[in-house]
Amino acid sequence: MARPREFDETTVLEVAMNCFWAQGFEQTSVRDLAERMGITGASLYNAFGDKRSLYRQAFVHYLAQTVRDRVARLEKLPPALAIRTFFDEIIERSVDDEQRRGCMLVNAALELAPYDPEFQQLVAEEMIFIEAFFRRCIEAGQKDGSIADTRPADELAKLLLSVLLGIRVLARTRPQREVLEGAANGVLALLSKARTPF
Amino acid sequence: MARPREFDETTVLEVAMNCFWAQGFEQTSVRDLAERMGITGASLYNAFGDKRSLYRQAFVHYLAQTVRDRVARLEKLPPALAIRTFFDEIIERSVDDEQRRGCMLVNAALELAPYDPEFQQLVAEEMIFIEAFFRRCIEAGQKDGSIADTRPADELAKLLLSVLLGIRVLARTRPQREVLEGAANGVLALLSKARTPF
DNA sequence: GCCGTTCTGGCGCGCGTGTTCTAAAATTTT
DNA sequence: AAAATTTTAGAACACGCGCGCCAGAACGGC
Repeated sequence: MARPREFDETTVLEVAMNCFWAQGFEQTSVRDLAERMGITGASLYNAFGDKRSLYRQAFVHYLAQTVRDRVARLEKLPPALAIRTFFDEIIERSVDDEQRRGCMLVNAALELAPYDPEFQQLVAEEMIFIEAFFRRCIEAGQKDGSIADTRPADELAKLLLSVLLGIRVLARTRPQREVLEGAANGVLALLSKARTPF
Repeated sequence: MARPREFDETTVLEVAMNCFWAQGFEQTSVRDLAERMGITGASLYNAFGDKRSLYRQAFVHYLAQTVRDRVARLEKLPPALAIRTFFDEIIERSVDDEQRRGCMLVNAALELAPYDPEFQQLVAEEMIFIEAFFRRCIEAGQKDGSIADTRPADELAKLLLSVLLGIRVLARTRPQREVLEGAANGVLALLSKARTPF
């Protein structure tokens, strides 16, 4: 057909993702984005549509690259270890997060979702996806005896999701490892049938 | 002296608080604020300083009116009941929150704190205050036998704080009572020594 | 080699923002 | 009553925003 793009769409989309992740939607201007992505405004609009559409694509890319990938990777582990590793990785990420960007899913849940139905849907779906992963782990753990079965699995899954989100919020102002690990160790110990840390 | 104010400062500060609470800092314009508060921009600047200063005053007012008041009120209850009631009230607030404003402390933690040291300090202090309240309840409950003592109190306090923050995030996109109560019931049941709901 | 299409660069529009200024109105003190 | 001081009202300023427009450059199909 005609003249091809001079940039790699995935590469620049990841740059945009990092901008939105670190600064949020409103605080990131289209001029900022274009400069950081190494393209001009017109190219940006040609390739990704308007600012909101670019954010959506960056957000979906983030979810695929972090949440979906992590769940797929941990799903193969024994259930109790999968949950333990999930929280360990999140804590590691949070402690190493010098820019204090936090979790883009949580950020979107608070900045965009309240007034944008499409993002509300996206965020809700992703949270349900994480909750379902926890539930599968808990059900399997209750079967193999590694997780206490004094409470129903779907209740405990909601609890784990809450603790996860809470840790992500906590990390924005108190990113000390002891704080985040305190919360994670607490719930994991209570979940453990053996009453010893996972 | 001279001409007195035509408006009550506390009243209009509460109006500003509700604006910031519902729409966040960036999404609320000074013109919006002035109109909703029933005063002009000049009066606003005279009485409260610039926009950021007004937000700070509204935020402090929020903390005093919600967090501090709740803790003082519940501190008199038996420890296990105090924790149970705390979560019940938060869930009630979240379910009734038709505007989806969430918790202003969490909102500030994500919107302002990451790049504003003063708000980071304010938010961190308040979270430590809530954590300390939980710790006092848990220590008392472990003494009177109503709360399991298999884990140290300060770890469980961090866990409760995380669940609280997580519920506040969850409620922004999934404000169904069953979801929020699932998380709360889960952690409270695990905390209970008797293995029955609080 | 040329045409049609697409991408590139940059300017500019219209608007909304936080903030400030000026002048008039109102109230206490002298 | 007059002076002094503070609050009002509203216009105005400078700036940054998302977005669109337009000329030219670069490429594929004939």
